[in-house]
Amino acid sequence: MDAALAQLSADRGFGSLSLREVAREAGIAPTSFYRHFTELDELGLALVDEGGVALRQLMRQARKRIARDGSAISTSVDTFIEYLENNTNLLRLMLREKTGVSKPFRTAIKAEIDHVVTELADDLNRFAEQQGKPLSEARLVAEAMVTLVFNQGAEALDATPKEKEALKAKLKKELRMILLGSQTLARAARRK
Amino acid sequence: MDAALAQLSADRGFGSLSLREVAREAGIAPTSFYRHFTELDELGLALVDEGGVALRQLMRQARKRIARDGSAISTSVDTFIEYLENNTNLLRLMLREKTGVSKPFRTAIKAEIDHVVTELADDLNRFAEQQGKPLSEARLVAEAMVTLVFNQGAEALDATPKEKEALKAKLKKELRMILLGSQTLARAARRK
DNA sequence: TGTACATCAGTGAACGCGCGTTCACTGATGTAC
DNA sequence: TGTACATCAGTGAACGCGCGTTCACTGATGTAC
Repeated sequence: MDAALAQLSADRGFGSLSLREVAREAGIAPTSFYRHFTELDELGLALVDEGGVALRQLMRQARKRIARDGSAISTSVDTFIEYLENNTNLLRLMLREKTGVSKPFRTAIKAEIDHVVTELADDLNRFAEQQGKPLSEARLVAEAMVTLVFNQGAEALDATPKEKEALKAKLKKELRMILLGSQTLARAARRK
Repeated sequence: MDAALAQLSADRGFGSLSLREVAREAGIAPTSFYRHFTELDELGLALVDEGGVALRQLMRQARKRIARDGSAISTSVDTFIEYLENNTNLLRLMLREKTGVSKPFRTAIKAEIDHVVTELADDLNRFAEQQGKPLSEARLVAEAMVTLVFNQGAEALDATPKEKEALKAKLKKELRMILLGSQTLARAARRK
């Protein structure tokens, strides 16, 4: 699995890996591969699982930091980008194969992201209650936020530090707009 | 080019096409391929160009309909989904290769999308002026909107009609939130 | 209008290559009695 | 503690296959004079 991960890059997708390449990188004979997985895709799905674990860690980490520092949006974006840096290839795989060629991959990754959306929606509701600023359609808000963070975040994978800062600032503003829009909608609904 | 396009699907990306397959589908000998393109990627980039043309048509169409029917957000989303249905494989290629393995592809597609963002930002500014509802950071708003429409729109490619309606409704709500958030920000800035 | 030549899309044979997969085998480690 | 056996990761040789690319050639269409 490490060998496969090590070969992923901006120019190398999982789909272009061959069993023989992975075995070579891992330092085993091609035939030995079959001792561990029945096919290459099985290894790939195991990597997606690992990616899911990373995402859940990321959310826990973010929650902890928010409890300490406040500033939920800013902290979350910073944490996400930091995770991107430490798990580059794992998240690269997730981001790429989300729209990839293999149905099992797409399904598995969608499930992981869906889980993130659900957790985020819960968090948003909790914050909204704490602050007395109700939200309209929290789940939808969460979905939009996750879509933006994942897709624009993807660009941070190969960005310079300067570009990364610009990207973070942009993302934060976008998320604030969504949050504000949802709050405004909720207020308008309550008023009538 | 038609032969290549015809072979794309949810389970077939451009990367998995072989020159021989494309030639076979086109009804010519593999060697004849070289009469038209020096390599497969060159054909792919020609397809991306075609996709760009489709996007510009789409925007013109949407503008025309908005002038007639009003309701900019709703009309735009409907028009996008309609285009998705009529140019399925072309847009599939764009959506997939945007995060794909080949740098030239990514660059070319990003340029096309950037162009869409720029046009949308202009439109947003024009509308804002017409309605006397100023916007904060129109370009950023446009970027967020395009990201959402493209990425969530991608799911419409293989959705049932019912799912498509749900998707459109969701997208429209999300875009309204962003617009509302930006307007609220602009009002707040003006007030102080 | 005729002639000579250039251009151009298309062809089949042939090449070397990396691939996934099968097979029968090896030797180390773990387990039962 | 010793012995017999099972499990398990790893091996090299061999296979057939589809691939991209080269080559020299063909015949139709376009162009110059």
